[in-house]
Amino acid sequence: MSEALAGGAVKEIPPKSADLSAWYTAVCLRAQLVSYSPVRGCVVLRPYGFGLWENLQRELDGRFKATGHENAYFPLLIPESLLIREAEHVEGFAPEVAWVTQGGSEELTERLAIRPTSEAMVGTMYAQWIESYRDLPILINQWANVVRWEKATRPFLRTMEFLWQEGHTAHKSAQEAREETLRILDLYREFAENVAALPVYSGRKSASERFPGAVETFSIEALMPDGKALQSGTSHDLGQNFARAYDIKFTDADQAVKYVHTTSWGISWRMLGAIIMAHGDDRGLRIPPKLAPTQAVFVPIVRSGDERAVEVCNRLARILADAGLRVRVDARDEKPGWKYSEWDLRGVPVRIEIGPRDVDAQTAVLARRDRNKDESGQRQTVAVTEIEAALRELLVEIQASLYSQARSFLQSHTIAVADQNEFFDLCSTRAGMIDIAWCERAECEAEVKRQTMATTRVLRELQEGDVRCTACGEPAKARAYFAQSY
RNA sequence: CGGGGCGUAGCUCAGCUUGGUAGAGCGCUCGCUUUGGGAGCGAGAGGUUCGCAGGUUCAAGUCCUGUCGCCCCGACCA
Repeated sequence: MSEALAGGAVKEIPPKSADLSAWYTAVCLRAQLVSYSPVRGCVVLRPYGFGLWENLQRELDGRFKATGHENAYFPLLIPESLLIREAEHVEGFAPEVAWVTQGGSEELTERLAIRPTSEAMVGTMYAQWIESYRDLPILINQWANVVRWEKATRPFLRTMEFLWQEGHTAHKSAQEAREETLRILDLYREFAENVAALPVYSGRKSASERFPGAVETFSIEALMPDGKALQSGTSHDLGQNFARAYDIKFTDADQAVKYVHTTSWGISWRMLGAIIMAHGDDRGLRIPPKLAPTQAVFVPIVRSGDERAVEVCNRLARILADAGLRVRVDARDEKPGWKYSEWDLRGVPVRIEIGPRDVDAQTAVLARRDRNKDESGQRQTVAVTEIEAALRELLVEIQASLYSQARSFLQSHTIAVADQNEFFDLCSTRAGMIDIAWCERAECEAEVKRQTMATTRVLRELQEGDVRCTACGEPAKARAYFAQSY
């Protein structure tokens, strides 16, 4: 045990490098983000996990509002007759839809789908609300839960019921709808980088990766430590497909009656899974300060007969909380070292230690979670009068350092290749984001997947000198990142 | 939906091979000593009896059959 402590390891979780999957599950449970529930595939989001989600919500919601969107709420249950109107859409979701067939003791005449997503419901309502071009655009977001029947589930990454936001907009032109789709894609990218500290690739999805019913799907993709990509946000240009299916028409300024162009876009709590996996280390979570439910935890060090530190911590915590920082005091009757390990595991960015020596000297010790014990700069002593400034500076530094570590990983695991054998080899071994010139043919993508498990993540413009597809030799049409994915 | 694993104390598990009436560590409660990287000693509680249902047997946690649930790895999806 003392060896484990000397190495800074936390005994409750396995080393991240040894078994990412076991580490991930253990951290989600031990950090008290979630608990498994009596329902297969459904987790309980515990207060600490919900706090993380609330911070994500706050950041995203502010960005939606700033770009003119409003929140609304639509029903959880969707009549089958509505859901089946868009053929491709219903076909795509059919295997994952849960149905309500009975109310009380009576069989329903029409079964009700528990929403797997709300295009059908929103589209139906938009058809009622929209008459004129003056009603457009309509820009609505919904924070909601959805259910998709899944066979293999994991906390955050794939659960049967999950929390997300789904934006649904309607526009008078294809151009406007496309602009909206890309505006949100960029909003997601900016959020991922600046708030979640996750560098991502954003871009267009291939036809086979497209949302059922969409004209074009775009996504942001993060890279996990095991070399698998994680789709962390999607934005869909739905064209007029849903407008036709749900009869969403308007009279334009030229007096012609036209179908609207719609978009939809979403980020789910899966993003939390990406944050957990990308930033965590052998000691547990490392939560980016902007999302951390607790940004700094005070650990008072008391000796028998000298409990002054508790008072000092409480006083300082009140001052910091009044200044808008998210802090807490851990005055439980446990050893300080025990608390250090626990808050390391739970990923609190900064720990503030105050003991008798600090009380006498009017100082506090600030320890940063992004550096290891024994690493220079992990701890610093500051005067209590400087504590707010020092903490703010540290939080900014930690946010930046987590991003920079993740960016280094993404960059060093993004590999541009032009050789076919090398390409297949890198895909099979989960080397990261494999960047090639690609033909955009579905058959080619299917063959790569069959041989290597990897698929395209996002596409972008061809570069100078790209002539042939690296995977199959046919004429190249785009650059593509290939990777195995979650 | 295929492959594998596991269901015994709050948690991690031992006990099963060779049936004989339930254990360890951690955690929890109380007390004292401690407290700057997961403390020590002492006392105590905790299983409606081993996921559930049958079966074999004088006797089943242990053997047999079935069943349910969970976890992991793959096929499909955010």
